[in-house]
Amino acid sequence: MRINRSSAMDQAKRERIEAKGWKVGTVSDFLELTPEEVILVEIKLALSQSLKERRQKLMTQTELASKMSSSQPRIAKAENGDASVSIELLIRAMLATGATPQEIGQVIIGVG
Amino acid sequence: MRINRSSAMDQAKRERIEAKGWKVGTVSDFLELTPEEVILVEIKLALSQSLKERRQKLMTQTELASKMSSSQPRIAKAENGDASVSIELLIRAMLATGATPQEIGQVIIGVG
DNA sequence: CAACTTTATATCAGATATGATATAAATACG
DNA sequence: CGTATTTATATCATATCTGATATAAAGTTG
Repeated sequence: MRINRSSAMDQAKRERIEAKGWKVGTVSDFLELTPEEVILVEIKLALSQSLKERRQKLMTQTELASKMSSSQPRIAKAENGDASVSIELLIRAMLATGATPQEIGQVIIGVG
Repeated sequence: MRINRSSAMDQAKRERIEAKGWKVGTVSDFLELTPEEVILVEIKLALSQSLKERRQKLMTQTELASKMSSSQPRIAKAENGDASVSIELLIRAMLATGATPQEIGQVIIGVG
């Protein structure tokens, strides 16, 4: 996938990525992210979204937090794609909702 | 997949997992890991191994480290499944070798 | 074998992610 | 409406992960 500043699709993607503090350094310009960094952020956002959908069907943020000895605010951040949340936590949360490696792998594949 | 202490497969898996400092707390007993924790470790080990295979075909640890502004020792740890390496770094390294989300997702699916 | 390249191990100061807590905002619902 | 539940935001001390450095060990090649 090529990064093209002017296309409508990339415009939307850029807005999604920049929404929650996803900036590199001080300047918030899409082109300051390498392609690899963009993919990494997209993976995080995809996991976030999938987590939110799964969790909402099953339990509250507080319940999930206690299942994985985390805190409700951290789950909120995870579901909102906050930049301070690691992939590790996202995957731990997915697993705590009962997600299998298959499902997690599919989410990542869906980024491509 | 069920965890069964006495089966030969789990014996082998346990040894793989415990090899590089993967212990919970002070006691190194397989059963102190929750099923979710086991899966998480397995995901890390699978990424480690895949990274090592990909990297070896393409470049040295030093080259990969410089590509992703990391260090050779950290790449060594990543490839050896050291417990101090985050999934985040493993995925960043995979991407730096040119891996796509498809390939990364497949590795995780392979854990199931 | 020796010189060279590559990988592994040890240490550490700084950066980043963490759970906890307080509380505000939003949502559900009687 | 008001009240209870759920989710979001802010702050913070601590734990974990990080790249850097030094150096040892292993592997390669002449």
